[in-house]
Amino acid sequence: MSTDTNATRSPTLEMVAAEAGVSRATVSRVVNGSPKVTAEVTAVVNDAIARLNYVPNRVARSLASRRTDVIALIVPESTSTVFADPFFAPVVRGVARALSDTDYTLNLLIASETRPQKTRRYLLGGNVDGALVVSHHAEDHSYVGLGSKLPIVFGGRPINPETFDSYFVDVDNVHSARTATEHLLSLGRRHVATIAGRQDMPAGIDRLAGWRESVRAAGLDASLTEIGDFSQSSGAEAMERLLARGEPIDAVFVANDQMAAGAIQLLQARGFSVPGDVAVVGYDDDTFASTLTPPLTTIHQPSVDFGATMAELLVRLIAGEEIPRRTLIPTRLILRASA
Amino acid sequence: MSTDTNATRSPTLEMVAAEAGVSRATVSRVVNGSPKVTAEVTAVVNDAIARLNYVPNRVARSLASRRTDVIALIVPESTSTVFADPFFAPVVRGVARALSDTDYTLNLLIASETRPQKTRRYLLGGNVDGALVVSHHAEDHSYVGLGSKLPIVFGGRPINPETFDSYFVDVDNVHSARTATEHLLSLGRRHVATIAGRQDMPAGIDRLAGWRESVRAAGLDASLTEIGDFSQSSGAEAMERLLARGEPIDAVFVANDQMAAGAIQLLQARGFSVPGDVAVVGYDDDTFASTLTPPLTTIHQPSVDFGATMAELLVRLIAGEEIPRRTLIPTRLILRASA
DNA sequence: TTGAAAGCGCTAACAA
DNA sequence: TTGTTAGCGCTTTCAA
Repeated sequence: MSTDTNATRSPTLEMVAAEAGVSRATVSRVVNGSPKVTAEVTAVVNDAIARLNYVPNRVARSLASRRTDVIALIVPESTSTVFADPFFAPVVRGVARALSDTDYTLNLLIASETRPQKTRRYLLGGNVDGALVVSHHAEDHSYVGLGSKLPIVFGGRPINPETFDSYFVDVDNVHSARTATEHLLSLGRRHVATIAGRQDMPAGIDRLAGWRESVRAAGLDASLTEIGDFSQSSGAEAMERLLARGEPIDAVFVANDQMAAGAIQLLQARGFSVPGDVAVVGYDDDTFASTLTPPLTTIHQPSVDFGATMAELLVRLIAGEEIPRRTLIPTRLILRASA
Repeated sequence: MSTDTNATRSPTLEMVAAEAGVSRATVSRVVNGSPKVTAEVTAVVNDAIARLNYVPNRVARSLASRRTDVIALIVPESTSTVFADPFFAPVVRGVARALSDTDYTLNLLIASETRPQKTRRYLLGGNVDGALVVSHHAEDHSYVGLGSKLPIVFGGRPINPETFDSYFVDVDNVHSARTATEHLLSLGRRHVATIAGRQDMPAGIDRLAGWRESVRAAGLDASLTEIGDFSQSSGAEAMERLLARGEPIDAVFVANDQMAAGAIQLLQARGFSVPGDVAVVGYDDDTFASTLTPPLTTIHQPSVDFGATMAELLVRLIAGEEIPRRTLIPTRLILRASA
């Protein structure tokens, strides 16, 4: 019927057994590299396998063994649209790299947001041994809760409290923001403002919190804050509002590079020199960061490591090991000319 | 053992049958939407399913039905590194979109090039109903031949003759190059050169062929050709060699935008105006094409359609329909200022 | 319309 | 070390 188009039915383990003159169990052992099979028998079986061009049926194997050797990496469709997202590709690369040393096969699932049940059923239907969920979104309602049915490691801190008992890997946004702010302070700046990101996303919240901690710890004014939406234009607008306050400002920590670019443009348009009058530190180390004028000092996130860490943790989780609920990936400050 | 960490065993179809007081066959029919089940029975079963929170085990279903409802999209690891590749993301999006209307689940497989057997066995092991293979590479040795065992649609013309009896979707490079060249001709240019791409890749070969056809058809000199490697610097170098020939040149068709950017830079550095002295048409419509000076006239490839077409064809192939071995996706010329 | 029963191809006790 | 024998959870004839 549906597969008319295609070739002859694949040889089964049973056929190999017949060809080799042994039992199916023995063939299974050879295929799975069991140590307790004579060298001769192994050779005979391997011969038969080669002759028949046998490839084990993984579906049958899964059903019997209750393992699949497959790990799913789930990307919400909206994220995949933002595929060009500079954060995403390296994460996938990290996952793929970490998994290539194991027997797991990687499955990148583009989760249709219009038909979430499809993905849910796929995950719960025994197709995978575990899942990795990455997203920038604040919450992923669809996957929250699945953690109790399937080993799952989330990438990015879920804002949703329900998810707090799940495993996640995240960049240490608070600490990174402190690093950035403290760098500004170490430059002797005493009027350090911040342009924060959306306050419904962990990245927005945490980076603001980090800035606040540092500024307060230095005994300075922690009211110089404006909120943007991570877009370049919102960065310019926030900078404008900051300036409009009429208070002195000699440094700004901006929650992402896009907004930092906007802020710098506005500062320069208003006649301020960067970093002369106002020093600026961004966040993300986007590809364009080094080409800005002046080149942007910013926080770099090791995205490949991020992906690799997620994968390693999941493998351990599947193996039944204890892993920390929360793993923070360190970042580093990239010093360029803007601060 | 390995899944100690995780929750209770999922309910089986058998448990649903018991709960609903019917046979397993009936439950199976309800789950699969068979028309010949009474409305009452259907209701009772659905109730039981809801109560038990039952999700069918797809592995078991696959084993019994010999279908998986999964389609794999295979990306060689090297391509995934080039994830940022502007061609790739939209193709994936197109595939995902086309599949979201169907019952198929998409599986993006990052194929480890160091362990090709892993992917091969996965595909042949009954995990998927069909596969899509995309790559820029000239040949994909690993998948050639699999087409006889599994429905496969390739993206991009395989250069390898073995693959000629497989199904593939490609951009009509020859025709696109003709369109570009004829545009130059229609502008009244009579000394139309070309900077071709690598001649070990279909895109390089076919775009050169298209240019040649058009130039010859117009009865003009088809010797004004230099080869680059698709990089910007190679474009500049090729342009320089073209100029060094000392023959008149008033237009150039360049096999991709990167090289076109290089060629334009060189032309301007040598005092030629573009398009005044030399008109230039590129290929790819890269994001930067519109920001060049002058904005680049180029060929746009509809990558989303490309992916969607691949997916639709595969679905039909799996369904046993006849599909063309070769499907060409049309492109369009984007007129900007360089020609 | 519903049920009984026989597998799908493999793994994993348990015996031998 | 090897073979025997139950299943894994579901679909699918075939009968009823």
